[in-house]
Amino acid sequence: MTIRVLVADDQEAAREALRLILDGEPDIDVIATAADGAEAVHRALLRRPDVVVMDLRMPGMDGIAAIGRLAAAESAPRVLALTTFDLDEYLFGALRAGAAGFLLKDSDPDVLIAAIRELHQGRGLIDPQVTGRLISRFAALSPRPATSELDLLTPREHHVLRLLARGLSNGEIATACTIEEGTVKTHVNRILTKLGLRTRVHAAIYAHEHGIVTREMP
Amino acid sequence: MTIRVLVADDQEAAREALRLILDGEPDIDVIATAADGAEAVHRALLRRPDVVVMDLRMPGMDGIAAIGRLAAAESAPRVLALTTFDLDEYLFGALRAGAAGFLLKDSDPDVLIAAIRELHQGRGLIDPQVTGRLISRFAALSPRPATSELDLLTPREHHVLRLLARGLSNGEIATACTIEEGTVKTHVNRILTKLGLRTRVHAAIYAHEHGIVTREMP
DNA sequence: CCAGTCGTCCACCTTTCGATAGATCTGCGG
DNA sequence: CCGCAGATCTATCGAAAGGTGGACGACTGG
Repeated sequence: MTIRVLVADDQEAAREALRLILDGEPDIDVIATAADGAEAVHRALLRRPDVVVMDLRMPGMDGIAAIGRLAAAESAPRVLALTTFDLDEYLFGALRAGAAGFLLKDSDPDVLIAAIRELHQGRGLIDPQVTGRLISRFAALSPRPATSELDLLTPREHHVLRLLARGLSNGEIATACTIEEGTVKTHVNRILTKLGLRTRVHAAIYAHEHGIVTREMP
Repeated sequence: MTIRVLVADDQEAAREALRLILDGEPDIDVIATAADGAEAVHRALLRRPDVVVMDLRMPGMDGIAAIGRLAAAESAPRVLALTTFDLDEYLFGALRAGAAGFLLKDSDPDVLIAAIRELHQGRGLIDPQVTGRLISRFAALSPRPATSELDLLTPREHHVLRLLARGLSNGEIATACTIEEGTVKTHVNRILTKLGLRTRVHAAIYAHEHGIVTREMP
């Protein structure tokens, strides 16, 4: 079973080079090409390739926007983002948009071919040259390991903080806990004191940055 | 210049196997081993290896906790997390704690060796088998593509929201903008109306979740 | 030109918040 | 048993925050 590939790159030469490399493989079939993002989306929806090799820097609708469109589609193809320029914005933007793989253009043809096979297997792939930055960014985005002054809070205070961080007023928290509003105020006060904060807004921000809040997925 | 490596694994056999594999390389030198997290941290601080190969599942202080300690240290070594069990918790936990690389134990010795060299070069490395999940999680964690009701806000309102989301009071915002507090209240009100929110706490949360806030690094 | 819209600004009044003081209640060691 | 510490609860009062109405200039299309 051959892997159906669509190649999107604004440069004629690059498209042909990619086609040559990929069509040399028995299990890979380049079924279409595109010269900009809009064309890539259009043809991908029409031809339903398994994998889209997408240059990120293209005129008109750029690669990242195109990836976003494709990712939103039904039976979305696996997208391999390809770029000459190693910019954070490209890397993170492409992954955020829904790319399954990211490669720099100076990679060997073998690597590119292997990457397409990986993607087709359902796996992801990141260029080793940029893996470090992805890891760093990931760590920075992730909630902290709960090693903080949060342990100073009593269970009640912790609960109140959670509700506060969802935007509930003191009165609403009181109702939710079946206690008086005055009591809630005390709890909020102790929370602020213990955490060294000034207002409930700070507390809400603190809670979110420490990953206390269970973000609901609608 | 040889790469100084510390191997941490609770199983004697695994430690010896790793030592054998790694000491076979001319540019790699296993300078110490450890049988649990605490020992790994202690010896790493003492011997200052370039790379720590850390099993994640260990008695006592586990690997992830140990990685956290090491990452907090000065001249922290690069940590390669190793695990038999491919659990999300291990992968994300290790990276969050500060690991520079993540490999499953069924990897070839060659891959392990190559990984250590990659880490020593300052790059990161993720086992291809789990790269896909890292990408998905990353995409889920990343702020949305800024396609929101935020565009409804005037420049002034946008600025006020930024300050509000840092925890400034109306009075402080007024001072910062050299306008009256009453004016700030109007802006806040319009922000709440436009974004469909109820209180400034909601606005602060909203701003953070949409990545408006430039988090300062002190 | 002028009516309408939009952004910015300010003041008044009500509700909510935040700081403070103190009342119960519970668990723990002497 | 007693005292003490900490958690939980309540009440009061000055300070913010939030809702509302309206003024003023700038820009826009008849």
